[in-house]
Amino acid sequence: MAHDTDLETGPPLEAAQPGDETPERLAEALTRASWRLRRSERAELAPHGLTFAQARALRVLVEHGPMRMVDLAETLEIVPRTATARVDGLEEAGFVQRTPDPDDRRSIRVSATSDGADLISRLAAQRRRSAESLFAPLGPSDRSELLRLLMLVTEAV
Amino acid sequence: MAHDTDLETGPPLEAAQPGDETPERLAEALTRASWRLRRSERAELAPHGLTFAQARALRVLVEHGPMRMVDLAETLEIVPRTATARVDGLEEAGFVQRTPDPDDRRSIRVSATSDGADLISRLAAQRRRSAESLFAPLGPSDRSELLRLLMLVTEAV
DNA sequence: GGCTATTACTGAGTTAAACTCATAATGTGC
DNA sequence: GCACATTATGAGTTTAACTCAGTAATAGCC
Repeated sequence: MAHDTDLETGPPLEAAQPGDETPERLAEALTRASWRLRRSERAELAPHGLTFAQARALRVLVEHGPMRMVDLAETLEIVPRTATARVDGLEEAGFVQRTPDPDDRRSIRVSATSDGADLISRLAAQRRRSAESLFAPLGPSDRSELLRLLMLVTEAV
Repeated sequence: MAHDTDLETGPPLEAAQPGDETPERLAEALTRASWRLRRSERAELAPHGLTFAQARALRVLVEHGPMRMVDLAETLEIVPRTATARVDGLEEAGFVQRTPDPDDRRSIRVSATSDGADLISRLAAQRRRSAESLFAPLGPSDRSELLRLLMLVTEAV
């Protein structure tokens, strides 16, 4: 592409010069890293009948215990309707169950079944490997540094 | 104060507790941060008729100059078929154009039109703000550190 | 020169995963 | 006890990835 002759759109624009473009580059790098992770996890989860998003929800339920739909949605940062759909799939597969909330009859408490909890713990090692593979270029101190920074970014709502 | 009351084993080792779960937590934090970014960018792009994925492709084309479809796909880490669909949308909106590759008549070169380049440059400030807002909790040195780490992660293919 | 393999792109169809809007049941405050 | 808020969900749309099969152009081989 060094000598793309004659196209009317001309040569590539120079890199944006005036300010520090770190935020933009951060955005791109973040997107790229996340996309790779999602891809590899998806491939690993598929044989077990879980999608990436379902696995994430199930993990939350296993770690957190029974939750109302609206709280699950908030934890996952999705709208409640999306959480309903996600739980539908998990329930159909037998990994979670809905039970009426005794305190509020509008609510439903979702909880992982023992099947669901078992699956999550069986998948833990695989998930570890998947993450390890992505973060392989980083040593231990770089990893904790990255975690610290990402936590800073995501904690601050 | 009592002398030599502390046990010889000293303080706990910092980073590596028995099951160091850093990779898993990294995975979750990465997913969460990326999701937030995507959300806010999507909201900002929508009024301009661009989706998140389209904007990313157009940005690559503006910065890189004309590309073959297959190279665009590789840069975006998607399969060629997906790139075709993405370029279809951008072409229909007039932001990119397809021209025959003079060197290889099997190929098509995709390039941003001046409209496309203009749009990207007009959106740059907005995109900057969007990223700034996500990374607001980080100071300058933390930002460059995060960028360094993410680049390490994504460079290593 | 003609057969075959490779390369590049696209059509058709599927899936995942988000979204909005509307609605029914329930809870809460005045 | 009536008006309004909350909770979950039905119905439908959009984004964005994927696979498989097919077509056109080119390259390689004999």
